[in-house]
Amino acid sequence: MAWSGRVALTPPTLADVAELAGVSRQTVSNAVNNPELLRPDTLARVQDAIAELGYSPNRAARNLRTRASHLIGMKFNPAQEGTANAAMDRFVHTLVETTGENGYHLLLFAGTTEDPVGGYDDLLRSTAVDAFIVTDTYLGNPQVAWLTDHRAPFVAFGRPWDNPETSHAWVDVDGAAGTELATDHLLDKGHTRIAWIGWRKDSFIGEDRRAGWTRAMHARNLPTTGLASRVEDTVTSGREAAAVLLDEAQPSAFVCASDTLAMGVLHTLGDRGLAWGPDIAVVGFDDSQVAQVVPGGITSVRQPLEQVAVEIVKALEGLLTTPPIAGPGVLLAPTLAVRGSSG
Amino acid sequence: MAWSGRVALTPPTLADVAELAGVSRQTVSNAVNNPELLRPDTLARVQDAIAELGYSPNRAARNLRTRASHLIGMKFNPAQEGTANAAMDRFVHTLVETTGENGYHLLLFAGTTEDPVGGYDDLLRSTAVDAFIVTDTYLGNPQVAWLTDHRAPFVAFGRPWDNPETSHAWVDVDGAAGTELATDHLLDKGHTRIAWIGWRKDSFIGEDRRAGWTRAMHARNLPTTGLASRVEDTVTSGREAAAVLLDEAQPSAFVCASDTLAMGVLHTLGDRGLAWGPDIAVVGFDDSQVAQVVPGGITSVRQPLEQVAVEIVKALEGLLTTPPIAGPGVLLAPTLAVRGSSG
DNA sequence: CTCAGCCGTTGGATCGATCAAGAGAGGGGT
DNA sequence: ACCCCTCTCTTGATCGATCCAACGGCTGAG
Repeated sequence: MAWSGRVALTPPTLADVAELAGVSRQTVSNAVNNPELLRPDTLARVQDAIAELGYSPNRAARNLRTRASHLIGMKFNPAQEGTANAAMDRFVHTLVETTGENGYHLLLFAGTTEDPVGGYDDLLRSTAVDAFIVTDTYLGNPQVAWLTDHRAPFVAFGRPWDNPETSHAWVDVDGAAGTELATDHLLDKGHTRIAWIGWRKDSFIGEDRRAGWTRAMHARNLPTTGLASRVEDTVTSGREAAAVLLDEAQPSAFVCASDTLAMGVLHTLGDRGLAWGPDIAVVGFDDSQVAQVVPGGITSVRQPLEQVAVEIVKALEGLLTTPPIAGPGVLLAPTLAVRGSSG
Repeated sequence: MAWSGRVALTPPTLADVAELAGVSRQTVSNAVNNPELLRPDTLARVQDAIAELGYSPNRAARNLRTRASHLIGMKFNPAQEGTANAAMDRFVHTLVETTGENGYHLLLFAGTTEDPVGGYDDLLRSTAVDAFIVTDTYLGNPQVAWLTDHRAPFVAFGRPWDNPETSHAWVDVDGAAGTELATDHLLDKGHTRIAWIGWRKDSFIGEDRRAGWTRAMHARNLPTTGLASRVEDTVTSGREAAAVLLDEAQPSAFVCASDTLAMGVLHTLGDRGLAWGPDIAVVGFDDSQVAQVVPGGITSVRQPLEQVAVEIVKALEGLLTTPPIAGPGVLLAPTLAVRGSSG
């Protein structure tokens, strides 16, 4: 910090430290990167000089020489307005913390809809980032294939649904295990007619979550036919689906693919003067802020996003060491946050 | 992109382009940075070569030479669990987009509680970022003073409450105008006993928002005494404050400093079998996802976060040009998102 | 006393772009 | 014909850290 008080605004360089400590540049470099190569007294002298000048290696110079930026690129996808899905926040926070602990920083960039790989291409070609984290691995997303083609190191949050043979690193949450947890919770409470409100059939994630519900129901020999609905992920869709199901199938509980849909169910219950919890149980997915603050609270499946972030950084570390260690995918188990909406 | 198909994984350099185009390195550099210096036919020839090789300037090398990283650092502060405040998401998204359009990228870093300026210090000393965006400008935050001391360019989201004489660039939202808008909206609906639930007195932001409520009330010669409460920003605090106010002051409407507090009011109304909207009106602040999806919806003051982001980037551009153009602060007006909770 | 062996240290070259200065061609004025 | 100026492009040096090969001093064996 000493230098900041000076008039000149140029930070000290390695050469400045070397001069002050009475050693050569390489010795200072070793003191920073390979301290074990120095005699203890020399090391101490250099470290004193570093502290006195407030020296910190110039990133650009280091990046240029080592051909690594120590930056991880991630496309920032905002949550949609009018939904309850703001999981990104919790995830990004842990990601920032974890990458920071490992000497990396997170670089955010935006994507345009007409050119989904544009941002990736620029950053890769200008060697601005060492690797990417890909978060939107929905069906038909060309990014994973593009990155693989261009030999860009990356870790995906999400399984390679469409092609299980692809060998890239990934971390995901077992959605089916989550909904199974939710359904079992309701079954244990005595419910037998448990309805499902999920997403359209072309969503792999949606079908995965739905599978957890059917698995739990069938494990207790309970029927699922007529009890399921597949809609868009909006509050109004959830509301309408709940109304139809209540009329036609008389369920006593709902398991939903998202908190947004669960919120829709609450709307319908409110319309009909039914209390969520005592009258009809509802479970959502994502443990969003909405689930946490709504009167009574919504029981919801909570993804271990902190753990996901840690695993992603671990996988990145593996990829960026030489030679790259490509571990298999990692599948993490969610938990259930129980609140008033399930009794 | 051509190079990516090759065996060697090294991207083409400026020298490669120069050789292919039959010109010198400097000419290629000019073609990229100062095209007007070249004869049209030479420019075209160089651009063809650039396209053929898929050349993109190496960031590290450019950064080293120009002493600029084209990165903007921002500490990522996650929303608290159990609150409704997830404004960060919308803000960050526009920020990423806007910085990207201006040739910058956003670098996120984490802060530790015991060393609030640690992250800033590292990035600044290693010349990893050109400037900072500071978002948590609450009272007693040492970052602004520290950055000023160290002559680090930065723009703050938030006014310099504690010291109006400081001359750094800032962008803020006129919170008082927002609550005044909210209060006027309720007054126009015929309410006269409008209560305020806000934050503790040491919060400048909270006092600012409160001032909008008093201003609107006094403008119509309505009393405010006994109608205000100052609590922590949690749902339970809002709930308790609403209960006390209902018992002691019989308000017909509430204006709250946050959606979290508004949500607390809804809890109390639910407890007492009162309908929000028809019986008691409620207005929140932030237009969070919670306000948007709760049954009926919560009327809420919406901060123009997209506009804030744009203004911040504009201010950054001014700071980073030579000589720095330090414009005055920018104060933006919020809007009111009207929903069921206010009628 | 000499020499191999080892450790810590040294100067020089390097990464890839930009800055600074200069060279060569062409044009107009005197 | 001469000079000077402008326009266009080229050459060498530079940013700051790291890699590389070699060098000096010390120890211990012969």
